[in-house]
Order: sequence, then structure tokens, then C-alpha cells
Amino acid sequence: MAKDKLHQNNIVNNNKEPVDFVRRIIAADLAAGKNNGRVHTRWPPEPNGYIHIGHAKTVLLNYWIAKEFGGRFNLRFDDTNPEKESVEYIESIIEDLCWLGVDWEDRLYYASDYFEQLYEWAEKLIQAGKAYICDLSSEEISQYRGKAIQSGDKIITPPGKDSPYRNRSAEENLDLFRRMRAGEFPDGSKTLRAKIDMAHSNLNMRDPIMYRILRTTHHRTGDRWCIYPTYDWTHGQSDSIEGITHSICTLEFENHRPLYDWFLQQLAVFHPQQIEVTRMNLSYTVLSKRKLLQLVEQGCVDGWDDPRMPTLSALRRRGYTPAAIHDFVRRIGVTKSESIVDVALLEHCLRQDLNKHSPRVMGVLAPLKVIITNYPDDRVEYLTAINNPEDVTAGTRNVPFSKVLYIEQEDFMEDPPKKFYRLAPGREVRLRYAYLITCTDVAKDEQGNIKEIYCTYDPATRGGNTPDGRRVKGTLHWVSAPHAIDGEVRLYEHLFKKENPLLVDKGEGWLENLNPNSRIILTDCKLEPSLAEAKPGDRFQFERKGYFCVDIDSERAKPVFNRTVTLRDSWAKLIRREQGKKSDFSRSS
RNA sequence: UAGGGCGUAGCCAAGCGGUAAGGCAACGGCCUUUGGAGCCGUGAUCGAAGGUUCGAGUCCUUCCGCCCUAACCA
Repeated sequence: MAKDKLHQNNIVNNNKEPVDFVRRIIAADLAAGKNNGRVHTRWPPEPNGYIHIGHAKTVLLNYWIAKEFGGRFNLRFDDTNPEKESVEYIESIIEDLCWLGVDWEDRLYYASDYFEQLYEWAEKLIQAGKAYICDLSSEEISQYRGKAIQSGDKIITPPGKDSPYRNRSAEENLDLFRRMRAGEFPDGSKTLRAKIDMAHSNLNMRDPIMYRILRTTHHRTGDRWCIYPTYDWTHGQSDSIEGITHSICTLEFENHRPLYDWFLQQLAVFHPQQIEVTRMNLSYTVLSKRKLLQLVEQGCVDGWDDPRMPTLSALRRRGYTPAAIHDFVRRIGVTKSESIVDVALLEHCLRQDLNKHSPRVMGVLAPLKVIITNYPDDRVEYLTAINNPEDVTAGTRNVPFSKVLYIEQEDFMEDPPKKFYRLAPGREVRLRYAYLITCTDVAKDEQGNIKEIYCTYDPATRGGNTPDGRRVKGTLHWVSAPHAIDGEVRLYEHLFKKENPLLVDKGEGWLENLNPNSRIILTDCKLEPSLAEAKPGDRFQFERKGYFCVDIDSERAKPVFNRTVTLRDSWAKLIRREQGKKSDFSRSS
């Protein structure tokens, strides 16, 4: 027994990475000779919105499993509700999946491809007395099903009762069904229902709806149909047609599995196995197409690809890499327990990848002018900077240095606190790859705001080295003023203030948890001249500030950068902690 | 309420009767021409209570909590 288990593990995985329950099931099926050793998965998105990071988890799970077991993977659009679906969404989903690196080869399918087959099967069920046409209204059906009733503080679940149309003859049902298809009846006036069991403890088995009348133009089948199959009637059969062996879906479909199985049994066709896994939740955001749509429609964000959104197109625009998402999905695992994954893990995976691959540049986000008083007026030096200390093959570049520079406003303090080891009057710091400078003077305007500062440089420290071995605590990034290019930088924070935005106090809505600082636009940034060449999608690390990606709004004269993610910042953390302490103190006193 | 599912550290998650992996976060420290990166170190008796067993996170019973469904959406 123990040996068997070990053997199963070996099939899927010869390193020590734990194997999840889904892969375990598949390995066991394979070992038992099920499906002739075939593994075939699929991912069935409904094209009714853009896909998000949560979807990335389930597609990758399906795609990877197929690859690992030497099987196949299909992409199938579950397009049975034309009212909500569109080609825009189909196109975006395909684009996002390609970017993610998911490959369905030539197996791109649509549930709507199977409408005719589904219709024939429906007739077959009718003829077998397993389905009937029902004239009950939507509200009546719900009533007959045994809709839960609130009685006092208790909820009562009445048993279902048969529809008065339940015992129509097969002939009558067939006739009515054909006339439904022919368009003889108004929308919503009739449905085709499976004849199962109105007393079943699982509500899904109480004569579920298979077809509804709906005169809506379908994005693929046009006006060919005025009746559309429901999800339950479509899904399992589509899986069966495609020869899917393992149909992986999310937990909320667990209740539907008996129905999934029932239809396939009645039709006596190939029977895939449905396996449910938990859906991903991420902290500080929402992952529900309905809610994301709401954010878009209400203008809370600029669109589906607004870099604050958790959609794949937004993450791509913001600068996320497919590799980071792969790593993240791999790390969170596959289980059935409901969870909210900490977005910090995603950001960790991102930094990990970006650190290895992003060229480093210098950019000053909030500039403060520095004048090197002992530096010759017209002199310009080109100093050598390392492009990526994590990657020697990335080489070096030359950065211009001159008498007037910009440094970050926050890197200078007139009256610095204890652990601040950047620039202050009388203090010496290093300008990265350049010189050590000492602040000698501060110029202010009438309001007392610091206008510019004056420093001297030590010519012996070219490149940032100290021949005498003296040490400086701080190293600052900088940009030569006459050489700098202007740029716009968009800083992003979490879209929501709360870890779980859906947790709201009574009388409040989740939209009130939106973070008002989720986007801050800086328009007066000074960037090193090499950035003039940057193209949309290019990624960089701005030294000491974070990872940035050129936005599609960029223009040659004025590049726009999205902050993908900050660097880990122990100084910022220290400050936050201090402030936290202070505010705690003031609150309690 | 009925049916289905879940409950291992702040967050994920291994564990499959033999005495609690790993990652993220957090907190210390080392190192550092990014307060970056890297390196080292620090934490749980497993929802609760009973029971079976030489031995239980793992088996049984009861209880508690949370989630899903109750759509002619998927």
C-alpha cells in the first residue's frame, strides 16, 4: 500500500515537491488503467469579462496537469448566455492566455459548436420520458422547487412538488420542443426541464432547466437559435464530446456534480470525472467578474486593464511577468479549503523575477536640485554604471554627471532623525557610481521651503570609491539636471484598504473600502537619458525606488512609467512603525 | 432549515497511525557603492470535547465555526 502511494508520487513528480489531491487522483486513475492511460483537461471560461489572477490559477492547473501527464489541453468558451457575452471578451481572454504561456494547440472550441448535438440529445431525453416542457413561470418554478422560506429566525426548506406539466406525453413534449426551437412561443414562456426528482435533497436535481427561450443574437451563432441550453445541460456533454477525462472546476460546482453525472448516465456517453478545487481569493482586491465589471462600469478604475485591477491584462500593463504568476500559482497549491492568499506572496514572486531580470536605471521621482559648488561649470563626465548586479552579462552603461543634479527630496533632511543616514547639512553621502558629496548649504524660498541645496564633492572619490577607506552610510541615486529627461510616473497601492474588501459594516458597501491613494500620478520626474529609448512594456528597476514598466500611454517626448512594485524598503517600514507607535500613543492619551 | 464542502502558526500549505515539511509575512543579526539583493536565526500540539490504540493532526463519536446552493448566470 505504502509502496503504491510512493509509486504514484513518482509518476507525477520525482522531486520532493508535494503532490496535490487532484494530481493524486489522476495518477491513481492512470495506474488503474482508466481512460486507456489518456489525460485530457480543458479550461472553460465564459466570455463575459476579462480574466483575472484567480483564473490564471485554474487554467494553469489544467494546462500543467495535461503537460505533466503527457496529455492534452483544450480551451473551450462556455458561451451559452449571449446576453452577457461578447467577442471583445473572447479576444481578450485569448490574448491573456497567450501571454500567460498557455497552449491549446489547435483545440480552441466553443460550447456553441455543440448546440445542434445538444439539441438532438435533448430530443432523445424527451423521447425517453426523461425531460418535459414546462409552462411554469420563473417564479412558479422556484416555488414548486421548494424555495427556502424565512419563518421567524428560522429558515424552512419545503419539499418540492411536481410541476402540473410534468406528465405530458413524450409526443406532446417533442412537438412543443420543436415549436420552441421554431420560435412559436414568446421568451420565457416555456422551458425544457429534466425529469429527475422533485423531492431530491439536492435542489439541482429537482427538475433542472435545460433550455430557455431567449431571443438574443449570439456572438457566434447569430440568430440561428431562439432557445439556449443552460450551463448544466451544456457543460458535461461538452466535456464528453471533447473526450475530457478530468473536468476540473471550482468548489461552487460541487453541488452540480450529481446532475453532471446524471445527464451523462442518461445519454450513456463518455463520462468525464468532475473534480472541484477551491477558487483563489487575494487580499486587498476582489476576484469576481461581476464586481470587477462594476468597478469598470462605475468608473472606479479606468478600465479592465487599469493597472490597479487584478485582471491579467492589467497586471501585464503594470509590469507583472508570466514567470512571476507561474511561480505564485505553483506556490499557493491546490486544495479544497477556502482561503484568501496574501498579496504579499504574489509581490514576493514578482520581485524575485524582476530582481533577476530588470536592468537598473536611475530616476528621481520628486526632484530636489543639488549644486556641486566646487565642480567646474561646463564639465560633463560619463560614469560607468552596472546594468544589473544580478546578471553580469547585462553589462554597463555610461551616465552623465555635471555640476547641477537632482536627488530625491526625501533623501535630504535639514534636521534628520536618528537612523536617517542620507543627506543633511554637514553630512557626506555617496552618489551612486559618482562621487561622495557633502552638504554645505540650503537655499529656501520665502515660505521656508527648501529650494535647492549646495554641496561640495571630493574629486578623489570618482566612481564612489574612497581611496582612504572612509565609510559613508548612505548611497543616493541622482540624475544630471541638464541631461535629465522628463517623465510621468504612476504609483500604485492596493486597490482596497482592507485585506478582505467584502467585509463591510452594516449599511456600508464594499466600494467604500476602495483605497483613495491607490493611484498617485507624479508628472515632474527626472530620468536618466538612457530611458529616452524605452518602449511600452519595457521593465526597469529604478534604483532604490522599485520596479517600473513603460505604460502604453507613453509618448516619445514624455514617457510614462507604471510602478510595478516597490523594492522592499526597511527604512519605510521603520518609519511606518515609528508613526504607528506615535499614533497609538496619541490615541491612548 | 435541507443538501454539499471546509477547519494544521498572521497568510498559504505538507502530513495518508509513529511522535508537526516548506514558502510568504513578522522579528533579530550578518553583509552591502541600491536602507535592494544575498546569508543566518526565531514561532504551532493540529476548531473543541470524548473514545479506539503501546502510540492520533491522521481512525470513531458528538459538538462548534465558516463557506457554497436554494437563478429560465456560469
